[in-house]
Amino acid sequence: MSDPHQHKRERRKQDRPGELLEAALDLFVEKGFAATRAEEVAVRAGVSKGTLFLYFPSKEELFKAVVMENVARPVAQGITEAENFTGSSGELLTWMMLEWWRRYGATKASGISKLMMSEAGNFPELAQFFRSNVIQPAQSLVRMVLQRGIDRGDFRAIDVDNTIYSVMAPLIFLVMEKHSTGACSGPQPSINPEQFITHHADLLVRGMAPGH
Amino acid sequence: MSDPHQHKRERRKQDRPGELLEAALDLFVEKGFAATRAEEVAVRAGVSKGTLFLYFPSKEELFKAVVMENVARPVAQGITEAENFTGSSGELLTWMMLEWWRRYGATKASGISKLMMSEAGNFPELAQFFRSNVIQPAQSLVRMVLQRGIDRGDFRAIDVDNTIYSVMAPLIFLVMEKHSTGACSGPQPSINPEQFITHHADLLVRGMAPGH
Amino acid sequence: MSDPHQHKRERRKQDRPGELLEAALDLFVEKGFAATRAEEVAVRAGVSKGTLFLYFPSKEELFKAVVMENVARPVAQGITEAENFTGSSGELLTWMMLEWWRRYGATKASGISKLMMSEAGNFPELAQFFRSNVIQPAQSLVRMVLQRGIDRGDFRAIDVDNTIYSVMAPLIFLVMEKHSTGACSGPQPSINPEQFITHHADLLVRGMAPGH
Amino acid sequence: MSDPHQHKRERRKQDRPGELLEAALDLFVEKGFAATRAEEVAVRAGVSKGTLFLYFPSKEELFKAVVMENVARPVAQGITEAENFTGSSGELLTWMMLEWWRRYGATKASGISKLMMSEAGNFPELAQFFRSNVIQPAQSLVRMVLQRGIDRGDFRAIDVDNTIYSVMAPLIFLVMEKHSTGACSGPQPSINPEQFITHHADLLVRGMAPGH
DNA sequence: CATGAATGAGTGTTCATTCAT
DNA sequence: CATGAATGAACACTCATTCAT
Repeated sequence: MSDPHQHKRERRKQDRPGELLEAALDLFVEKGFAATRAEEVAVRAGVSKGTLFLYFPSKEELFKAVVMENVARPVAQGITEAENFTGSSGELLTWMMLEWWRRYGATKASGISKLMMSEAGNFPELAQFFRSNVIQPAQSLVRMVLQRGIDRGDFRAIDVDNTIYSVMAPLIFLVMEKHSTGACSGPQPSINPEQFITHHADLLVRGMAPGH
Repeated sequence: MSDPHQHKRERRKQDRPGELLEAALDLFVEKGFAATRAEEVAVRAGVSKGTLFLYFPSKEELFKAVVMENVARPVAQGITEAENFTGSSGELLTWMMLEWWRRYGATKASGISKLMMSEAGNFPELAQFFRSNVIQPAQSLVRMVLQRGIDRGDFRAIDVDNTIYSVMAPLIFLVMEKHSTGACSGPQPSINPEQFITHHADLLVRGMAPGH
Repeated sequence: MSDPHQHKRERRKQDRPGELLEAALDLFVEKGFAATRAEEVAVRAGVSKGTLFLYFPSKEELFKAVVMENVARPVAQGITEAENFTGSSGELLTWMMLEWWRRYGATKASGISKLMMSEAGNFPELAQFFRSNVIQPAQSLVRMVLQRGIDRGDFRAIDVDNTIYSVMAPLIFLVMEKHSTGACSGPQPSINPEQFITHHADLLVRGMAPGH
Repeated sequence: MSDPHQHKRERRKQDRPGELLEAALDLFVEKGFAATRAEEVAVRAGVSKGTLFLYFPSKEELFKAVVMENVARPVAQGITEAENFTGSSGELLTWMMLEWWRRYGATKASGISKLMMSEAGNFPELAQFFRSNVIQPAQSLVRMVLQRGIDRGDFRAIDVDNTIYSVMAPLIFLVMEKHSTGACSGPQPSINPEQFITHHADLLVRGMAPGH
């Protein structure tokens, strides 16, 4: 790190875990845990099968590392942006849901969430970690926005705890859809995610409107 | 049927499919489709591996039978009941969502839905089967209820297609919650599903209310 | 047997072994020993799987019985006919080869010979039996015809022992062809057996012609 | 090759395919294609089951490789040698038939041909492969020789297509004899293959002689 | 005698993991 | 450190054989 004269080879060595994690992320998201072969990960990372097991003692540990590495990242950003928002709470809610989809749901990274839900049963520690570091912060963010709406008089005094799920459920649903049945391109009319989010947010905002 | 003196062999034969289906449901829900071994199903049903294949020609067909028995059946039932409902469409919608949860979502069988979302990518034929026999009928049912609301003047002329997902997403969400992260019993305050459904239905019905 | 009043049921019982052997012959010829399933034989014979094992203690014993039953039959006939033949020995040879093909080679029964050659390694006793009861009598017949030709001056004093094989080999070849690769209907130009036999016999007769 | 210090691992790796092919040839010939278990081949070659599939993607491909190595190769060789032959066509035919027997028919490898005739019906793809890579080239070779004889005036203008079978049938017959009924060593007077071939070739050449 | 439900050993193939080089 | 050859447990499915009825 502090020596600028280190060999290129050595620099590569330090990057190995990162390259492996990246390759593993791609493949786990694309094919699931069981269907991803260890050798495939190694090949995509440009190393041999043996090397993979040099850095990660087993496929399970590799999976855990992938989730740990990718799961915490995109949480905090949304919070500060929401705090600086200066419009109606309905607009904020709609904007937030759409942005979440654009920045996260629509990207490869959302595959991690799908992965977590799919494999939670087999990796309870991960599930716990995911809950603490992703789900609960996200819930806090939504709670903040709903409370802002109530405080500003944009919303009725709705049941905040349950409404949080009314906000999050469709987003989770879209992610699952995108990464599971939605993947099977068939002739069925697929959802248009942004349109659906807009529609759902509108329904919620109307449903939370004060004055009834 | 009317002969109490039927042979023990025959009595068992008639029971086999049911016993196998039950064992298969348990194991598929517990471990997923791919990770459930055919022999394990047989053993849990108290028979040998060969016997399983005497009644179901393949693991995939066994799974389909489990789906038909446990998932498609409740949907079909819901349809006839919805057709005979005589109240406001808001009441119907709420009742339907709650009933779906009580009869299906809250039961072991809902694990099949979770499983399908997790493994759909790796078993396209099963995914297609599930889509045809479960998802599409369910969507039709919801569409019917929403259209009824519009026709009766209970609802605005809302965008039916997207609203279908606003109705289904929270139910899917509850199922995922129950079978993945929610399965890790921690000290976290869990959702109360019936309360949430009631709340969400109320939000939707208000959001769809005519006259605005 | 001596009681004409026996029940139809009982008469059937006595026929069972024969019916099973017939069904087994068909299937063994059609699909080979390994690929023929015991149940299929039973079904074709109109009985249950269990019944088959009541009459034959194993699939191997069934096979042996099939061969024993069918193998000895069509040998003796040719001999008497050859003895009464009143033409040139070349005509006799050609006629005999063609008749053998028409009466035996072209029929289902020739499948037995193919079967024997294919499975001889697994059933040495059968192979020995086949050799004694089929091959050697047939060789004697051919020897007789060749000797007649030499005695009458129709043929040179050829090496009879080896010429026997020159006569039989193409017939065996046709049987193998018919029951193995020939079975795979492809676009390849197949042999016309009678034409080939006529041609081969002509070559042999010319090759054995005296006076060179 | 030129480096005597290559690793033991690598040296073994290069030898693996050959060792496996040899083991496979032995077992296929001894027990047939279907009855030979993949693991048995591996064990006889001194490796584990998994290793076999490292070198050959399936049992069928292993078999095809055995065919190419042991059966197709001699045929190809014969073609070039026949092209360079400078004697009468009768001598060429006799020489070719004898050489075929010495180099192939008399060896273990000829068991492959016997095996193919026995199992062709159950493995159509293998049969097709054998037909394309062995039978048709062999027929072409014989056709070439016969045509050469006609062109040079060594033979009459015989029916080439049928004569091909007159040439090949006794060779096939010898192979079947060697690997089936002939395998059961009994006191019976066996054929002397080379003597028979010489005799048969002589008969054919005489039968094809021009001028009658 | 006859049935057919039940059995379980057997087989080709995959893949996470190890370890000699 | 890195490699990749080798391993062997695992798994869905088949079918000859048994035996309770």
